[in-house]
Amino acid sequence: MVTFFKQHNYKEELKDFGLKATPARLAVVEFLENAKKPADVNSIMDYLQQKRVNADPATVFRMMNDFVKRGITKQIQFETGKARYELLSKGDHHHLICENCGKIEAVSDTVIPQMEEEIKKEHNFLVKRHSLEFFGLCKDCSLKKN
Amino acid sequence: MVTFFKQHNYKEELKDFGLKATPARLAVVEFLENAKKPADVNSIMDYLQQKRVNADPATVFRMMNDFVKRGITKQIQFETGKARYELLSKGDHHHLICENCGKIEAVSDTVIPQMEEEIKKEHNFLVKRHSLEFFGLCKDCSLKKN
DNA sequence: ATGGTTGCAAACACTTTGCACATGA
DNA sequence: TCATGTGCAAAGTGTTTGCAACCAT
Repeated sequence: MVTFFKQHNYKEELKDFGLKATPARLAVVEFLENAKKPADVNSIMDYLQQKRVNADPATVFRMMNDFVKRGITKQIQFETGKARYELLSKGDHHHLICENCGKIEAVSDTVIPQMEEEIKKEHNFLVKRHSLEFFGLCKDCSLKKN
Repeated sequence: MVTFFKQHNYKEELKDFGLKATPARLAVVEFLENAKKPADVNSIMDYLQQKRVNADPATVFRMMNDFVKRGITKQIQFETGKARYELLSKGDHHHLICENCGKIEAVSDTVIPQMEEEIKKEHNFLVKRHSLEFFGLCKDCSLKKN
């Protein structure tokens, strides 16, 4: 299995997906690669601006839809009414979202695969993807709250 | 522990939550009680119309925010940009969402509580709520797709 | 050269908000 | 009666789309 977007030859990797290596796409992939948490379009726009790569929100939305369709990124929702994106190459893990300070940690996936097995057996339902997020209070905030 | 909205004395139960029993609220609670899957505001509006209970979308949105805040319902997201609501009294379970026909099944929660224990131990993160949904192909659709 | 990509503006869908009026307890 | 709830209209946010111009290959 190939791990994409790990060797920083983004240009080649985009081409492997049949995508032209435009400045905006290169910058977005780089941003996602270094992002510590799933990014929304707003944060992507900010990064592009900071990098002096100009791109329209419409372009970014189109790009992200494209990336999701091609399996470059996955879409995640923490809050309602806003999509976040994460590189699929970052592997399968879930998020701990602190409702107080907004910090996001990752937890590795331990039990979901076997749960999906059970679902196949008991429901004849073929799971293709899942979403699992935990909301609550991070270490620091749960101390403060007492 | 009390199970709310199970004995169909919605009026009393709303009052227990400190809410006035208005026609719209009574109808919405009744709808959610009988709903087989988490309802979006659109489907609620349809039901109200059919029941000849007139209510503005703004009212329903306000109502649902209120219900969530008071722990009557929880908010769920399947698709982006649209919230769905389910009575909390329906218990903890997750959903199997067929990406082909849209059918939604429920699966009981088996492993998440212990996962939350581990998270507390290993990350010092206090989980207050979680979201877990599975997307894929239901029995019928996975047969058709072959 | 040409098809994939983009910017722009407009349109959409969902949701929230302010305010005056209405209604349940 | 009076706080709570509601309708209406307007505004806010995130996202999509049509189309002409543009640019990577």
